[in-house]
Amino acid sequence: MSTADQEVLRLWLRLFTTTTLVERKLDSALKREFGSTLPRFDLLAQLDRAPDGLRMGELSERILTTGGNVTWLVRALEAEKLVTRRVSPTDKRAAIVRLTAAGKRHFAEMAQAHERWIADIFSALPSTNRRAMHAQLGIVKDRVRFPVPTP
Amino acid sequence: MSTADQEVLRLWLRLFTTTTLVERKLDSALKREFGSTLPRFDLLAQLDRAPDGLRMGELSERILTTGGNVTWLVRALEAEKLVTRRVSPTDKRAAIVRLTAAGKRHFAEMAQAHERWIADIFSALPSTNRRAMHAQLGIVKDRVRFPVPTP
DNA sequence: TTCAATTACTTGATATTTGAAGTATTTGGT
DNA sequence: ACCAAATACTTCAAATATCAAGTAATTGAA
Repeated sequence: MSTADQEVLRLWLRLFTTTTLVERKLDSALKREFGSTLPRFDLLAQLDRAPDGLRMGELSERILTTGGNVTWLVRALEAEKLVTRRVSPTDKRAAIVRLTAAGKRHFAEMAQAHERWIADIFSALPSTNRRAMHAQLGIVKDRVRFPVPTP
Repeated sequence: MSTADQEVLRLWLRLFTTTTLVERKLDSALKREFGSTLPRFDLLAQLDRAPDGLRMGELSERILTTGGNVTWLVRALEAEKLVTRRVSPTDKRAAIVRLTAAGKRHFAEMAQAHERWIADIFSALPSTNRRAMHAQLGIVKDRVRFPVPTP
Protein backbone atom coordinates (compact mmCIF):
# COMPACT_ATOMS: atom_id res chain seq x y z
CA MET A 1 0.00 0.00 0.00
CA SER A 2 1.52 3.28 -1.14
CA THR A 3 1.86 6.41 0.97
CA ALA A 4 -0.79 8.12 -1.13
CA ASP A 5 -3.17 5.26 -0.40
CA GLN A 6 -2.53 5.60 3.32
CA GLU A 7 -3.24 9.25 2.96
CA VAL A 8 -6.61 8.90 1.26
CA LEU A 9 -7.67 6.24 3.74
CA ARG A 10 -6.86 8.57 6.61
CA LEU A 11 -8.74 11.36 4.89
CA TRP A 12 -11.81 9.19 4.47
CA LEU A 13 -11.61 8.01 8.05
CA ARG A 14 -11.49 11.56 9.29
CA LEU A 15 -14.31 12.64 7.01
CA PHE A 16 -16.42 9.80 8.28
CA THR A 17 -15.60 10.37 11.94
CA THR A 18 -16.11 14.10 11.82
CA THR A 19 -19.43 13.85 10.03
CA THR A 20 -20.65 11.13 12.37
CA LEU A 21 -19.72 13.19 15.42
CA VAL A 22 -21.55 16.24 14.10
CA GLU A 23 -24.55 14.09 13.21
CA ARG A 24 -24.73 12.59 16.67
CA LYS A 25 -24.39 15.96 18.28
CA LEU A 26 -27.19 17.46 16.21
CA ASP A 27 -29.38 14.43 16.66
CA SER A 28 -29.03 14.35 20.42
CA ALA A 29 -29.53 18.11 20.68
CA LEU A 30 -32.71 17.87 18.58
CA LYS A 31 -33.92 15.06 20.81
CA ARG A 32 -33.11 16.89 23.99
CA GLU A 33 -34.49 20.29 23.02
CA PHE A 34 -37.34 19.43 20.67
CA GLY A 35 -38.07 15.72 20.97
CA SER A 36 -37.16 15.31 17.32
CA THR A 37 -34.34 13.68 15.35
CA LEU A 38 -31.98 14.59 12.53
CA PRO A 39 -33.76 12.53 9.85
CA ARG A 40 -37.06 14.19 10.75
CA PHE A 41 -35.44 17.60 10.71
CA ASP A 42 -33.88 16.93 7.33
CA LEU A 43 -37.18 15.87 5.87
CA LEU A 44 -38.96 18.93 7.24
CA ALA A 45 -36.16 21.13 5.91
CA GLN A 46 -36.76 19.85 2.39
CA LEU A 47 -40.46 20.56 2.68
CA ASP A 48 -39.85 24.00 4.10
CA ARG A 49 -38.02 24.93 0.92
CA ALA A 50 -40.79 23.56 -1.27
CA PRO A 51 -43.97 25.59 -0.78
CA ASP A 52 -45.83 23.41 -3.28
CA GLY A 53 -44.86 20.24 -1.47
CA LEU A 54 -42.80 17.31 -2.66
CA ARG A 55 -43.59 13.83 -3.86
CA MET A 56 -42.43 10.87 -1.81
CA GLY A 57 -39.85 10.01 -4.43
CA GLU A 58 -38.42 13.51 -4.45
CA LEU A 59 -38.10 13.41 -0.68
CA SER A 60 -36.39 10.07 -0.84
CA GLU A 61 -33.81 11.36 -3.34
CA ARG A 62 -33.14 14.51 -1.42
CA ILE A 63 -32.66 13.04 2.00
CA LEU A 64 -30.70 10.10 0.59
CA THR A 65 -32.81 7.36 2.00
CA THR A 66 -34.98 4.54 0.72
CA GLY A 67 -38.60 4.82 -0.31
CA GLY A 68 -39.73 2.54 2.47
CA ASN A 69 -38.06 4.77 5.00
CA VAL A 70 -39.71 7.89 3.61
CA THR A 71 -43.10 6.19 3.86
CA TRP A 72 -42.33 5.41 7.48
CA LEU A 73 -41.04 8.90 8.33
CA VAL A 74 -43.91 10.69 6.64
CA ARG A 75 -46.41 8.52 8.42
CA ALA A 76 -44.85 9.43 11.76
CA LEU A 77 -44.77 13.15 10.96
CA GLU A 78 -48.33 12.96 9.71
CA ALA A 79 -49.40 11.43 13.01
CA GLU A 80 -47.78 14.40 14.73
CA LYS A 81 -49.75 16.76 12.48
CA LEU A 82 -46.56 18.29 11.08
CA VAL A 83 -47.16 17.28 7.47
CA THR A 84 -50.08 16.33 5.27
CA ARG A 85 -50.16 13.97 2.38
CA ARG A 86 -52.52 14.06 -0.57
CA VAL A 87 -52.82 12.28 -3.87
CA SER A 88 -51.45 14.23 -6.79
CA PRO A 89 -54.24 15.49 -9.04
CA THR A 90 -52.19 14.75 -12.15
CA ASP A 91 -50.87 11.33 -11.17
CA LYS A 92 -52.89 9.13 -8.89
CA ARG A 93 -49.88 7.00 -8.02
CA ALA A 94 -48.06 9.93 -6.49
CA ALA A 95 -48.47 11.43 -3.04
CA ILE A 96 -47.65 15.05 -2.38
CA VAL A 97 -46.38 15.91 1.06
CA ARG A 98 -46.58 19.40 2.56
CA LEU A 99 -45.85 21.12 5.82
CA THR A 100 -48.84 22.08 7.94
CA ALA A 101 -48.88 25.47 9.64
CA ALA A 102 -47.85 23.73 12.85
CA GLY A 103 -45.11 21.95 10.92
CA LYS A 104 -43.79 25.27 9.62
CA ARG A 105 -43.71 26.74 13.09
CA HIS A 106 -42.09 23.68 14.58
CA PHE A 107 -39.46 23.60 11.87
CA ALA A 108 -38.71 27.31 12.17
CA GLU A 109 -38.05 26.90 15.86
CA MET A 110 -35.74 23.97 15.33
CA ALA A 111 -34.00 25.60 12.38
CA GLN A 112 -33.00 28.54 14.47
CA ALA A 113 -31.33 26.37 17.08
CA HIS A 114 -29.87 24.10 14.42
CA GLU A 115 -28.29 27.07 12.75
CA ARG A 116 -26.67 28.18 15.99
CA TRP A 117 -25.23 24.72 16.61
CA ILE A 118 -23.81 24.53 13.11
CA ALA A 119 -22.42 28.03 13.22
CA ASP A 120 -20.80 27.28 16.54
CA ILE A 121 -19.06 24.21 15.17
CA PHE A 122 -17.99 25.43 11.76
CA SER A 123 -17.08 28.95 12.68
CA ALA A 124 -13.91 27.34 14.01
CA LEU A 125 -12.82 27.42 10.36
CA PRO A 126 -11.76 30.64 8.65
CA SER A 127 -14.14 31.64 5.88
CA THR A 128 -11.54 31.05 3.18
CA ASN A 129 -11.04 27.48 4.32
CA ARG A 130 -14.76 26.88 4.48
CA ARG A 131 -15.11 27.84 0.86
CA ALA A 132 -12.17 25.68 -0.12
CA MET A 133 -13.58 22.70 1.72
CA HIS A 134 -16.98 23.20 0.14
CA ALA A 135 -15.40 23.14 -3.31
CA GLN A 136 -13.29 20.09 -2.59
CA LEU A 137 -16.21 18.16 -1.20
CA GLY A 138 -18.04 19.03 -4.39
CA ILE A 139 -15.38 17.27 -6.39
CA VAL A 140 -15.62 14.17 -4.24
CA LYS A 141 -19.40 14.18 -4.38
CA ASP A 142 -19.43 14.34 -8.15
CA ARG A 143 -16.91 11.58 -8.32
CA VAL A 144 -19.20 9.31 -6.32
CA ARG A 145 -22.33 10.30 -8.17
CA PHE A 146 -20.82 10.04 -11.61
CA PRO A 147 -18.09 7.42 -11.41
CA VAL A 148 -15.59 7.30 -14.23
CA PRO A 149 -16.06 4.15 -16.27
CA THR A 150 -13.46 1.54 -15.38
CA PRO A 151 -10.88 1.44 -18.15
CA MET B 1 -29.72 34.80 8.97
CA SER B 2 -26.38 36.24 7.90
CA THR B 3 -24.48 35.30 4.78
CA ALA B 4 -21.85 33.56 6.88
CA ASP B 5 -24.59 31.45 8.47
CA GLN B 6 -25.90 30.46 5.07
CA GLU B 7 -22.38 29.52 4.14
CA VAL B 8 -21.76 27.22 7.09
CA LEU B 9 -25.13 25.57 6.62
CA ARG B 10 -24.29 24.83 3.03
CA LEU B 11 -20.91 23.48 4.05
CA TRP B 12 -22.48 21.16 6.58
CA LEU B 13 -25.08 20.01 4.09
CA ARG B 14 -22.40 19.17 1.58
CA LEU B 15 -20.27 17.44 4.17
CA PHE B 16 -23.22 15.34 5.19
CA THR B 17 -24.30 14.53 1.65
CA THR B 18 -20.85 13.63 0.44
CA THR B 19 -20.11 11.39 3.40
CA THR B 20 -23.46 9.68 3.13
CA LEU B 21 -22.95 9.01 -0.56
CA VAL B 22 -19.51 7.52 0.03
CA GLU B 23 -20.86 5.45 2.91
CA ARG B 24 -23.66 4.05 0.81
CA LYS B 25 -21.31 3.26 -2.01
CA LEU B 26 -18.89 1.41 0.25
CA ASP B 27 -21.66 -0.40 2.06
CA SER B 28 -23.32 -1.63 -1.09
CA ALA B 29 -20.00 -2.65 -2.62
CA LEU B 30 -19.09 -4.60 0.52
CA LYS B 31 -22.48 -6.30 0.40
CA ARG B 32 -22.21 -7.11 -3.26
CA GLU B 33 -18.63 -8.35 -3.28
CA PHE B 34 -18.23 -9.83 0.18
CA GLY B 35 -21.65 -10.20 1.77
CA SER B 36 -20.56 -7.81 4.51
CA THR B 37 -21.42 -4.26 5.55
CA LEU B 38 -19.61 -1.06 6.44
CA PRO B 39 -20.23 -1.30 10.21
CA ARG B 40 -18.83 -4.84 10.22
CA PHE B 41 -15.86 -3.75 8.17
CA ASP B 42 -15.17 -0.85 10.50
CA LEU B 43 -15.25 -3.09 13.52
CA LEU B 44 -12.91 -5.61 11.92
CA ALA B 45 -10.60 -2.78 10.87
CA GLN B 46 -10.23 -1.69 14.49
CA LEU B 47 -9.41 -5.22 15.55
CA ASP B 48 -6.94 -5.65 12.72
CA ARG B 49 -4.91 -2.77 14.11
CA ALA B 50 -5.01 -4.19 17.62
CA PRO B 51 -3.11 -7.48 17.74
CA ASP B 52 -3.89 -7.86 21.44
CA GLY B 53 -7.58 -7.39 20.89
CA LEU B 54 -9.90 -4.71 22.18
CA ARG B 55 -12.46 -4.54 24.91
CA MET B 56 -16.10 -4.03 24.03
CA GLY B 57 -16.00 -0.51 25.41
CA GLU B 58 -12.96 0.40 23.34
CA LEU B 59 -14.67 -0.89 20.21
CA SER B 60 -17.76 1.08 21.00
CA GLU B 61 -15.76 4.31 21.37
CA ARG B 62 -13.77 3.76 18.22
CA ILE B 63 -16.58 2.92 15.89
CA LEU B 64 -18.81 5.58 17.40
CA THR B 65 -21.72 3.41 18.28
CA THR B 66 -23.54 2.31 21.42
CA GLY B 67 -22.51 -0.54 23.67
CA GLY B 68 -25.65 -2.49 22.88
CA ASN B 69 -24.88 -2.29 19.22
CA VAL B 70 -21.34 -3.54 19.71
CA THR B 71 -22.66 -6.50 21.66
CA TRP B 72 -24.95 -7.25 18.75
CA LEU B 73 -22.27 -6.82 16.08
CA VAL B 74 -19.69 -8.90 17.92
CA ARG B 75 -22.19 -11.67 18.46
CA ALA B 76 -22.92 -11.76 14.72
CA LEU B 77 -19.21 -11.75 13.79
CA GLU B 78 -18.56 -14.41 16.39
CA ALA B 79 -21.23 -16.60 14.83
CA GLU B 80 -19.40 -16.20 11.53
CA LYS B 81 -16.15 -17.28 13.23
CA LEU B 82 -14.44 -14.00 12.34
CA VAL B 83 -13.81 -12.91 15.92
CA THR B 84 -13.48 -14.50 19.33
CA ARG B 85 -14.38 -13.08 22.67
CA ARG B 86 -12.84 -14.00 26.00
CA VAL B 87 -13.02 -12.69 29.51
CA SER B 88 -10.14 -10.43 30.46
CA PRO B 89 -7.80 -12.12 32.94
CA THR B 90 -7.33 -8.89 34.84
CA ASP B 91 -10.95 -7.74 34.93
CA LYS B 92 -13.69 -10.30 34.89
CA ARG B 93 -16.28 -7.74 33.82
CA ALA B 94 -14.45 -7.04 30.59
CA ALA B 95 -14.56 -9.02 27.35
CA ILE B 96 -11.63 -8.95 24.97
CA VAL B 97 -12.42 -9.36 21.31
CA ARG B 98 -9.86 -10.54 18.75
CA LEU B 99 -9.76 -11.45 15.10
CA THR B 100 -9.51 -15.15 14.28
CA ALA B 101 -7.17 -16.29 11.54
CA ALA B 102 -10.17 -16.52 9.24
CA GLY B 103 -11.20 -13.05 10.34
CA LYS B 104 -7.77 -11.69 9.46
CA ARG B 105 -7.90 -13.27 6.02
CA HIS B 106 -11.44 -12.07 5.39
CA PHE B 107 -10.58 -8.55 6.48
CA ALA B 108 -7.40 -8.44 4.40
CA GLU B 109 -9.38 -9.35 1.30
CA MET B 110 -11.99 -6.70 1.94
CA ALA B 111 -9.42 -4.09 2.91
CA GLN B 112 -7.71 -4.44 -0.42
CA ALA B 113 -10.90 -3.76 -2.35
CA HIS B 114 -11.93 -1.06 0.10
CA GLU B 115 -8.66 0.70 -0.44
CA ARG B 116 -9.14 0.67 -4.20
CA TRP B 117 -12.63 2.14 -3.89
CA ILE B 118 -11.43 4.89 -1.60
CA ALA B 119 -8.41 5.68 -3.73
CA ASP B 120 -10.61 5.85 -6.78
CA ILE B 121 -12.92 8.37 -5.16
CA PHE B 122 -10.46 10.59 -3.38
CA SER B 123 -7.72 10.61 -5.94
CA ALA B 124 -9.95 13.11 -7.71
CA LEU B 125 -8.43 15.59 -5.25
CA PRO B 126 -4.88 16.86 -5.63
CA SER B 127 -2.62 15.71 -2.81
CA THR B 128 -2.20 19.25 -1.49
CA ASN B 129 -5.93 19.68 -1.14
CA ARG B 130 -6.28 16.32 0.55
CA ARG B 131 -3.86 17.37 3.22
CA ALA B 132 -5.60 20.70 3.66
CA MET B 133 -8.97 19.03 3.99
CA HIS B 134 -7.62 16.55 6.49
CA ALA B 135 -6.32 19.39 8.64
CA GLN B 136 -9.53 21.38 8.43
CA LEU B 137 -11.66 18.40 9.33
CA GLY B 138 -9.39 17.95 12.32
CA ILE B 139 -10.32 21.40 13.52
CA VAL B 140 -14.02 20.67 13.16
CA LYS B 141 -13.68 17.32 14.87
CA ASP B 142 -11.93 18.83 17.87
CA ARG B 143 -14.54 21.52 18.08
CA VAL B 144 -17.27 18.91 18.37
CA ARG B 145 -15.38 16.71 20.77
CA PHE B 146 -14.24 19.53 23.01
CA PRO B 147 -16.87 22.24 22.78
CA VAL B 148 -15.92 25.67 24.00
CA PRO B 149 -17.85 26.55 27.14
CA THR B 150 -20.74 28.89 26.36
CA PRO B 151 -19.76 32.41 27.44
C1' DT C 1 -12.47 -4.99 55.97
C1' DT C 2 -16.79 -3.34 54.13
C1' DC C 3 -20.03 -1.38 51.31
C1' DA C 4 -21.72 2.41 48.34
C1' DA C 5 -20.41 4.16 44.04
C1' DT C 6 -18.55 3.22 39.66
C1' DT C 7 -17.48 0.56 35.69
C1' DA C 8 -18.15 -3.01 31.89
C1' DC C 9 -21.07 -5.20 29.72
C1' DT C 10 -25.68 -7.53 28.39
C1' DT C 11 -30.54 -7.59 27.84
C1' DG C 12 -35.01 -6.40 26.14
C1' DA C 13 -38.07 -3.18 24.34
C1' DT C 14 -38.34 0.10 20.60
C1' DA C 15 -37.00 2.83 16.84
C1' DT C 16 -35.11 3.20 12.43
C1' DT C 17 -33.44 1.60 7.99
C1' DT C 18 -32.98 -1.38 4.28
C1' DG C 19 -34.28 -4.42 0.41
C1' DA C 20 -37.35 -7.21 -1.94
C1' DA C 21 -41.85 -8.10 -3.32
C1' DG C 22 -46.48 -6.43 -4.15
C1' DT C 23 -50.24 -2.99 -5.86
C1' DA C 24 -51.96 0.61 -8.56
C1' DT C 25 -51.30 3.83 -12.24
C1' DT C 26 -49.25 5.74 -16.21
C1' DT C 27 -46.70 5.54 -20.55
C1' DG C 28 -45.23 4.25 -25.07
C1' DG C 29 -45.32 1.60 -28.88
C1' DT C 30 -48.29 -0.86 -31.92
C1' DA D 1 -57.65 1.51 -28.26
C1' DC D 2 -54.54 -2.12 -26.23
C1' DC D 3 -51.10 -4.08 -23.43
C1' DA D 4 -46.28 -4.75 -21.86
C1' DA D 5 -42.99 -2.07 -19.54
C1' DA D 6 -41.98 1.49 -16.51
C1' DT D 7 -43.06 4.32 -12.53
C1' DA D 8 -44.67 5.67 -7.70
C1' DC D 9 -45.51 4.11 -3.84
C1' DT D 10 -46.52 0.74 0.16
C1' DT D 11 -45.84 -3.33 2.73
C1' DC D 12 -43.39 -6.72 5.24
C1' DA D 13 -39.56 -9.09 7.08
C1' DA D 14 -35.03 -8.77 8.46
C1' DA D 15 -30.98 -6.04 9.78
C1' DT D 16 -29.21 -2.49 12.53
C1' DA D 17 -29.23 1.00 16.16
C1' DT D 18 -30.69 3.31 20.33
C1' DC D 19 -31.96 3.73 25.13
C1' DA D 20 -32.95 2.37 29.71
C1' DA D 21 -32.65 -1.03 33.01
C1' DG D 22 -30.32 -4.98 34.86
C1' DT D 23 -26.16 -7.95 36.39
C1' DA D 24 -21.64 -8.75 37.83
C1' DA D 25 -17.14 -7.13 39.12
C1' DT D 26 -14.07 -3.59 40.74
C1' DT D 27 -12.77 0.52 43.27
C1' DG D 28 -12.09 3.54 46.91
C1' DA D 29 -12.98 5.71 51.00
C1' DA D 30 -14.39 5.10 55.85
